[in-house]
Amino acid sequence: MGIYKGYILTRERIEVGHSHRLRYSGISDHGPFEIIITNNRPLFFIYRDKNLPKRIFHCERRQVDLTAFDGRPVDGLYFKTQRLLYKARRYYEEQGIQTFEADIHPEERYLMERFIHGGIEFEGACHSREGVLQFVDPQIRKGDYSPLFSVLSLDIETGREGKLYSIACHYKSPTGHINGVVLMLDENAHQTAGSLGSPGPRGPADVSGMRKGIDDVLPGYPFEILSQGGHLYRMPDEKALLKAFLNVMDAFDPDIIIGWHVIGFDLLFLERKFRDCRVPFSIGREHGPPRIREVRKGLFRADMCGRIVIDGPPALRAAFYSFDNFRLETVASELLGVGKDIGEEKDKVAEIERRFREDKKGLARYNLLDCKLVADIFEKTGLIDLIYKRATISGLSMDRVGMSVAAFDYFMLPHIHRNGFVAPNIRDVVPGGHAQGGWVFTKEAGFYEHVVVLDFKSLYPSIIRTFNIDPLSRLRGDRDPLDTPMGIGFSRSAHVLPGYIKSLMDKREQAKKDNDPHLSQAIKILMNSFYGVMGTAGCRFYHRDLPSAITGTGQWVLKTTRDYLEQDGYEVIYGDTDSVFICLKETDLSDCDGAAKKLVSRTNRFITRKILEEFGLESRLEIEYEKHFIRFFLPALRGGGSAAKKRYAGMMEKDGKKELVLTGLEFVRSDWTRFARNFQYQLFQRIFHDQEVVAWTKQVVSDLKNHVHDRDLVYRKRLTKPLREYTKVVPPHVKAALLLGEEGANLRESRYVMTLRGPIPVELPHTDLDYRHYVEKQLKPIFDAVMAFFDLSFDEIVGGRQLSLFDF
DNA sequence: TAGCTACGAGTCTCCGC
DNA sequence: CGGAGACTCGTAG
Repeated sequence: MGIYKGYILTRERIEVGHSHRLRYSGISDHGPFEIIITNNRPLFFIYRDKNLPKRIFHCERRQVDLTAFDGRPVDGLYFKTQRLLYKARRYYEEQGIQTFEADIHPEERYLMERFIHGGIEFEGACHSREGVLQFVDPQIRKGDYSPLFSVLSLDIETGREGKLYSIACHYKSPTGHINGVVLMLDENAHQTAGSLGSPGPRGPADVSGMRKGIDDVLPGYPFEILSQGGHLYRMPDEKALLKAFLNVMDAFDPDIIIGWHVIGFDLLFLERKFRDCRVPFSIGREHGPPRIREVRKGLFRADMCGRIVIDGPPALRAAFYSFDNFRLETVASELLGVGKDIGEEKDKVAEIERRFREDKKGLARYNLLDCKLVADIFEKTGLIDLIYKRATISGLSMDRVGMSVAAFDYFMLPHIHRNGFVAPNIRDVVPGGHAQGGWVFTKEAGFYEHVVVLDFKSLYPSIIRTFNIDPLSRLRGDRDPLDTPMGIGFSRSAHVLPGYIKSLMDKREQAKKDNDPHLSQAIKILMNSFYGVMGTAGCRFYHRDLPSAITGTGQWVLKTTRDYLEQDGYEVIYGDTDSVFICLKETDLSDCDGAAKKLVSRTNRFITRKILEEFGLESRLEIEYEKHFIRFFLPALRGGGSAAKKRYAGMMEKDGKKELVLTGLEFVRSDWTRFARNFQYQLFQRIFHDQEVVAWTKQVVSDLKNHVHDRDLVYRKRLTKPLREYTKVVPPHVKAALLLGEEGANLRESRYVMTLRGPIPVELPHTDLDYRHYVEKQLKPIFDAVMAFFDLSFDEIVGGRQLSLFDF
């Protein structure tokens, strides 16, 4: 007995026959736990004035003090099981009877209504089963608990005809103890320790609640020690291998499983292999199987009791990491500066086959190294901490942190209930028309000096706070009404999101002070998702006025700011959504930073006064001094005429060093060749440093023709759909991919060069590179975009096609 | 088990000449 | 052959 503190890893509902249970599984200060809730009943709502047909699915219809968004009162319908709820929902749908919140999962609702974000305190009778503490209907409330996770990095090697060669596990205990295990198929191995039994009971937790390090995961079974560390166990057949794997899982008992395409490949393969070998795939904490499915094309999820599975590539993407590609070797070499044992240059499949035949220890080393690379990548990037912080901030479980709509529900539903409303089902949301977005403006294209950039800090969240924009405030727009600049009405007093954003902003400030970048990032991601979520019909709280009020106010703020600065005598040459680019005045140049800072405080004072005077509201907007470009360039549109938007170049000084910033231009575009991107970077470097350009450009053209840049002439472009679906037009990257036949069919990206025969995939011979193409299509446009402002044209300086100064 | 809009550029295809 | 418009992709915020 006593009070336990813990963290919920997984949430499930268990339905057997007529029984409905919720199960929360996680880790506590006394080891792994499992909480079963038996007194929960799934529910949804219907209009009170609705008479139900005589078919009855629910066990109770109860009057509640809530209304739908239209103000009509509703009743709660309670069900014995979720299965009956689904039946009722489907039946009522056929009958045209509207339901509310029928798509909220009870295991989520139970937690969100208690404001539980993973961390809990609980007390009640418990008994221990196989090392897991079990509680039935304990007292449970939100709590603070900082879990330490045990992490297992998993990787398998497979051979021809779907054979499982080996399984490698790199395990890190909560205290940092590391184990490595490789289970290898070896038909010559003797199973000297006798057949492995079913997984035994877990060892008892030690006094501190930390599970012990494991030195020998298969007791009594012979192993070899690998040179890099780790144990190699040889198994005589696949079935023995799989059983051994269950023993390993049981011994390590990881909280989190990580890997590289670990769900879509490794777990899926294992699932099939376990089935074929007639061994239960019982890797969950309760010895049940995982549920694996493809939620979107190429995006997989694996759910099991008590363990979270996190796949490396999507987790990195979600944390805004970007790489050339997401192959393990690429990411590892970029982040860790190391490569794989079997490099890219070798035929990977053949080498694995060879090692399996001739060098099983070598294969084991390779297998375990991949696990370690993945573990090191997670370690280095702090991915697990970031995901954990995102989970605790949003309330979602760690494998759902990217789901913005779900995160919004998690906050909003309990609050909207406490304010008297029930929400619609997502499928009942009616899409609105097209909404406007941010405002972008430019002035003259060309070169400038001493341009300072000011931008509004978290503009949209600040607008939500200032003008009380949220679903509740819209519904209660008649209570202490206010109007946004665009005339959309909200309430001064009835709102919940602004307060939430304030608390998030305060937490973020504290996180920055505490040197907790992951928490800070987690909060930023969540805050920035609110606008997008309220603007999609995929969210039950969607209403077209919500995003419109936010972006409309954003446009008003930016225009008002620009007008103020211009009245102050400044030239504002560019702006995008939340930023203004200002040319400093002659008199500012003796102290640019000082002038910018004064500008910032004047502008902030002005905006604050304006919002108070016009709307009677306290402004939460804050403009900041972002940077100072010593020299700056706005390109013209390619077609000529005015300046382009979302494209600029500038030179700024940072810690005494000059730094080139290129935004939106070819340099940052992955679909331009490296050759062109290098050229553009150096061109701006030269321009901003007043260096020679013409002779250098001629040299580049000459070098190009002399094969100096041959390796940098590859185009890369994504294939966003299957090749045969490019029916309307066939762009070059598709043409190239089509030349690969079967091989090209599964490509997600096309890499090709331009030859005299047209686009050719890099995989095929391409000695006839079309240099004229690269000059005309990659060099010339980049050169002209800048040099036109010096009255130079590319054709003049290199002679052009007709004069053929350079003979192609 | 769906965050958003704004924007530019290149290439292809069609259409009229 | 040239222009218009559709299509496709990648990017800024």
